[in-house]
Amino acid sequence: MIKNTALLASAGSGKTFALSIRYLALLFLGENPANILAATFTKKAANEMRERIITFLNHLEQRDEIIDELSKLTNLSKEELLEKKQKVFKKFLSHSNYITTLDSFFYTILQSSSYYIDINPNFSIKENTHLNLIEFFLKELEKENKLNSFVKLSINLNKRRSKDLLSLFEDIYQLEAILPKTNYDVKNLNIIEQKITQIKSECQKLLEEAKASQSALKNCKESDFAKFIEKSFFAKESLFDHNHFKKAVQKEPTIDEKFKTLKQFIKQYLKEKEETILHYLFDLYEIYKRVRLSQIRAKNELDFNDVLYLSYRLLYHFINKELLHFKLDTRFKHILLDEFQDTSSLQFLLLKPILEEIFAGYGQSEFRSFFYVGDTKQSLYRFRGGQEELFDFVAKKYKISLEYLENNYRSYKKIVEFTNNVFSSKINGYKNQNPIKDKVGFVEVIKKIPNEKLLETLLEKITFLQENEVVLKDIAILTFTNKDGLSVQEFLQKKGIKAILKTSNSLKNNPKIASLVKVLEYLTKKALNQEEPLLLEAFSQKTKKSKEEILEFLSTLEATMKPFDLLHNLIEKFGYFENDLNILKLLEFAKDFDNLYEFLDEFERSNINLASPREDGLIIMTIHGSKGLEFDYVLLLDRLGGSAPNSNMLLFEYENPIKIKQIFYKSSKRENFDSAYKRVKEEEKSAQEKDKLNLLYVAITRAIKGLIILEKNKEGIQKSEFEILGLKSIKIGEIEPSKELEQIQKEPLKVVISSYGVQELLEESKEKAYDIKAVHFGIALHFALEMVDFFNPDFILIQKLLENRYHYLLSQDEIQDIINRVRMLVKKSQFLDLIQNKKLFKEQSLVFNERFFQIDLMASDKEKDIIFDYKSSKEESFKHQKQVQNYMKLVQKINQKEVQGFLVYLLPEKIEIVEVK
DNA sequence: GGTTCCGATATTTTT
DNA sequence: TATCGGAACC
Repeated sequence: MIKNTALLASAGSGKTFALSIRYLALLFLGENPANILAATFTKKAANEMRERIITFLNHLEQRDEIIDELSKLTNLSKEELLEKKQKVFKKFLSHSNYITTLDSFFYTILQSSSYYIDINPNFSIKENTHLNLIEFFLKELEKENKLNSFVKLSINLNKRRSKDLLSLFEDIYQLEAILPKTNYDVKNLNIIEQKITQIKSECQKLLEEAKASQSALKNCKESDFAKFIEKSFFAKESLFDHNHFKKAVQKEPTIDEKFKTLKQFIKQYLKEKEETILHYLFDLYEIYKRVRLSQIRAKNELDFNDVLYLSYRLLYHFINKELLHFKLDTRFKHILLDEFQDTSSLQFLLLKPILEEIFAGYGQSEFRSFFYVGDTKQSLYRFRGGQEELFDFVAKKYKISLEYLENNYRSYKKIVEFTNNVFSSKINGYKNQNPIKDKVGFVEVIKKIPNEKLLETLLEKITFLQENEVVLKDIAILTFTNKDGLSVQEFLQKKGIKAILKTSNSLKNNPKIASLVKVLEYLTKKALNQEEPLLLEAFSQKTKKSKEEILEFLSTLEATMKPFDLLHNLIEKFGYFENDLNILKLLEFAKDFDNLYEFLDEFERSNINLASPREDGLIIMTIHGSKGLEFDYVLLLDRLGGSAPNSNMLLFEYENPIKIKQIFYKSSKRENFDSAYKRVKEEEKSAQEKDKLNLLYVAITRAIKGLIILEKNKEGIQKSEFEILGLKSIKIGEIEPSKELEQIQKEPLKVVISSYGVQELLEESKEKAYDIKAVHFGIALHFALEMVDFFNPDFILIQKLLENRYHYLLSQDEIQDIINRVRMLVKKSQFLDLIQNKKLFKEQSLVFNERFFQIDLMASDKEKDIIFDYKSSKEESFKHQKQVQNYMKLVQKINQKEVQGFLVYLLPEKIEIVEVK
């Protein structure tokens, strides 16, 4: 039976399986995929879910466990299920589905109705879109005569600069929906400041009279008001407990009374200061928001936070549920949510209207349901607003029953036992997992490794695994930071070990690239007569050339030259290329710019993925990145450096996960005076500790066959991340050798890097953000071609499918245009002859050397494969040819047959079919 | 010997 | 900004 369920699923307990089965069950009960929202956290997870649903359906006969589960949920017998299978499959494929990420779901919502809030639906998503906001913000302040407020706020913020102020606004921007609607007044702090100074000097006088100790006197002598408040003797409730004051207070007890009054006044002072700051902050925030919105409209660029913020405005102030349904052309009857522990308050609020409609109809005649899955032990995204508290809150609020998955289908015995041992006493409410696999597995913990030996020990362990016949591609190294990952990769490369770094860092954060771009930045500064030699430092180190030498060469270059040429010259001169694909990517990006300043600005805001190498090797990634993945052997490397402090300026007290009760302004040592503040601060701290444990839990549970933990011996600030676990040195179990690889000759693609004009190495589709309309058109055209039966086309059906899916993205004319082009294609005899009597594969996906390829159409028979690639225009036709050539090489390598390739140009007036040689 | 003070020393995670 | 280790102090 399908009922509303919150499923707590520990690592490796089959979460995705449960989610996919639930989805399938709904399909078998006759639900339309367009009425089911299944939202995951990453694109990868969404794809995986879609794939699973298809494979499960495809192999239903052979998979009894799936049939059993489906029977339980649907009350259908095996026979009934098998009988319905074809129908369900067809329905799933012919309707649009909402298996998607939360972010892209909100993106869709916003795009569908953005006109209501005066946003152009062609907006693009970028990073750092608000980099230059401070300039516009200050200008607006000047215009509004608010610079005064700005100065007052800046003075009150302890020693902070205006740059930090923007991040403060950003925090508020993200939380606006759940903040309390409090009015804050400006207080005259002078009055209370004077009062404090007065009591302070009275204390001082009394202490002198009582002949107090040197250090006691020193405390009251501090003349700097801010420093005085931070004095640590305020940590004491009473001065009778203070070593340095004891004697004096026993002699003169009124000192202690004064001390207590002083603390009360300071408490009030900090409170008033907080209120003053919050007053100015919210006053200016209104302007910040206005400027931010006008920038969004001017550039038509949004970042992730903007999408959430604007979606919220849209849903709560501009459109109602009915309109939303109309715009999305669906009414959700079922919601399935993945990784619910990482959902943020705002994300939840965005789902809430849809959810409440489900609950409004629940129990009535119409069939509706809500299902969410997650694991509060694996919540890692508090820093980004993730609220694991939502898990229980939502269950309670909507009276949803909790269920647990306790079996571990992933890891071998020793690993599951180790995880249970380590965490059962550390995480509240930890339930031991039962290992299902009966193989032994391997766990080793190495402790007290000196920092400088960490990488070497890592290498030893890799060698150790290799000696035990584990191949590199079965090993993953998990690190705490992207930077650590980079260090590991560089180290291993020097030692001749192939390592693939999966990093969330974009091109601009790659040290080698960044050092090169800094040289260009230097040129712009120089052109403005602001020489900043520091910008050359990194490049000088990387190239091992002196600054003088670099400067000498730079004098031959001008900031007015094209960015591409500048880069080209630098790379040539200093031999910087070294077959680095990332350099190619940079050049590729640079070649579209004529102006250096524009290039630097756009590059800073770019988010270009690093090139992924084609070879096999061990994988290096951060623990955050590894979430949801699994690896045969995991090497868990301690943090190479120290960890960063938490620098938030505000502290929030939650009434519940979707409502903030109170905002505190953080100031140093305030906990000495204010017990409410102290409590909230401690809660925050323990939440952070929990996050650290969660991170370790995620890391350790990634391992299938073996786990090796490398713990360092550093004390103090650079102490080991594993310290909270209190691990013991162990080495237990056994290592299972890697299976013989059924390797199809996995030779990397041979693409000659003759000079770096080569584009075939780079990603094929470089979508231009501003041409989003064309992108939608292209996608819809491909969809139509995927759906059409070439020999028996049903254009009414195609039109319906297109309208259903793309009506809010494309106009009626454009849909007609698409249908017209498809109509011309199915009449084209040249095309029909080519595919006649062949087996057709549409949208064939190939994964090769870590890269994903999608072939529009492949027609095969025994002798040969024919590849077709659809294009809607002839722009960049050279690039298209290269792309098809690549596909041909690939398919030839895999199928070992003759291959032909064609570009099919579906132009507005005619079809052109060009053979690619 | 225990407490308190203060300067040195680190510097993230991402859809 | 947070934390630690060692100096300074009673």
